[in-house]
Amino acid sequence: MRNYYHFVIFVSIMDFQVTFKVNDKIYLRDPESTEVGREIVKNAIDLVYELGFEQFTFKKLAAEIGSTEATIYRYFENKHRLLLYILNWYWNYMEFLVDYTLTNIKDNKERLKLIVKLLTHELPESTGKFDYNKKNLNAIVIAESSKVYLVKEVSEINKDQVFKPYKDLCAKIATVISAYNPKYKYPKSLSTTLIEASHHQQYFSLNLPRLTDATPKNRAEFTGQFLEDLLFKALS
Amino acid sequence: MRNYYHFVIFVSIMDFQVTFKVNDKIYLRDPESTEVGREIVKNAIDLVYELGFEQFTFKKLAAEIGSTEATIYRYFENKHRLLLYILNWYWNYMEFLVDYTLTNIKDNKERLKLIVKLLTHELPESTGKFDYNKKNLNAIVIAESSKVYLVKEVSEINKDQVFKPYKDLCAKIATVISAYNPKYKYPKSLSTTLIEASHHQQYFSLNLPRLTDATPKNRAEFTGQFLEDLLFKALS
DNA sequence: TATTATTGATAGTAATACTATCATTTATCA
DNA sequence: TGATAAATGATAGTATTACTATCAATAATA
Repeated sequence: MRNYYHFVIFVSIMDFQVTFKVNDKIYLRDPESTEVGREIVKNAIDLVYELGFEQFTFKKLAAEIGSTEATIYRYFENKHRLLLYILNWYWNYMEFLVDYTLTNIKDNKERLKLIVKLLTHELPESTGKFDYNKKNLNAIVIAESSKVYLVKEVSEINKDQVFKPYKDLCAKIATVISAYNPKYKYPKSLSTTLIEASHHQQYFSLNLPRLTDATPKNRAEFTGQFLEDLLFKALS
Repeated sequence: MRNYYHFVIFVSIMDFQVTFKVNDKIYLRDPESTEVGREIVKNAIDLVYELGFEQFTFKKLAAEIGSTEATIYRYFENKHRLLLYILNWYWNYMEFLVDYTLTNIKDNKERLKLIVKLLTHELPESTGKFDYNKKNLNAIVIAESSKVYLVKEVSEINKDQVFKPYKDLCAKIATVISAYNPKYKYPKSLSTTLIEASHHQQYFSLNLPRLTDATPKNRAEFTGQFLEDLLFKALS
């Protein structure tokens, strides 16, 4: 029954028009402010999913939306910034989902279980036409997200606070961890380990299955169980 | 005293001439077989460290070793393969270190502790002139290793068994995990989580410290403690 | 010493990652 | 509504990257 209950929560989210203001240092022109801008982001998600970040170019994206490179460069300095934009959106959305899902849930164990579920399962798909493809977004988060910070210039770009949504999400989860077990010494490290391990385990189960105990079919469910087990034992 | 003991082990390793045969599908011409080849790999490690993998090019590497792009292309198809070569070497070396370090250690708890130490601390520096710079190699593993498998063509390149050393290392650690607690359900996932978390936590502590509970100064020691705590609680 | 393998030098190509210009279209607001 | 400004599309151009090809010079080997 609990599963069904969550599903209802997810469905109800779709009825909202959930939007986030992404840090304006990430873009040159706000892509939310125009039709072309929204098309850029929406199609970027699909194209990065299709091609992988390395093969993805602004030229190909321009062709996809029937525009030109020049137009896209007016919105984003380069493709790295565009990926950063997408992930900022995702981290904001995930933090919203955590907040929303934990509303009125008092029990800290239950709160942590819900967090693990959110981190390991696909984002709720919405019906709105101009919404992002959540399946593709989810795949991008799993396969490409670490590429936004595993770059030589990380300290430089970090100055613009572009990783704040990730840090906020991490801090939020760490807070629940500390509420559950105030004596636990590594709440933030455990929090990022949950997030990153969720990506890795799912990626491995899909692409390098000998690196996990999962099978590609049950990857989300398996990863959830593995992380829940790990989390509660760590906090015992 | 135990720390000193490990140090002695490391020193004694340096007296061996440890070499590994890396899967010959990774290179076009074996870089171990010639002086130029060895210079390519040695200088690649230093240059990837300096520039980051994205800014690293064969042209720059050629300039570094006083050679030309053409020569490097005769050894490696592209820079991705060269990085793969470096990581294969590292994974082989790490597996050797695990084997070597665990020799004659019967107690499974002690064995796991030694593994965590190996995964989180820098590789033993050697004195040989033609050896790789282990500090730089360590930094590359932390910052760049996931880029060898987080690519669209992962399934294609996986067919050449180029990830076998990583899988072998993972399997070896999983074996010790299972020996310590035969009932534990996720030995391989826990193994890769230890490896990947070691990289992430150290990277974060250096570059995005709010994502961990560590400080840049104690990163290896901190990461070791965090992972040891996590590991033994998971297996309790 | 002859043969072969390897390297260095040079050149060239297609694609990438941009920047610049300008005419046209679209939005704003007086 | 018409004038003004902003955004876009079309086109062109540059430096760099990621290669491939050719060939003479050098080094290794038999």
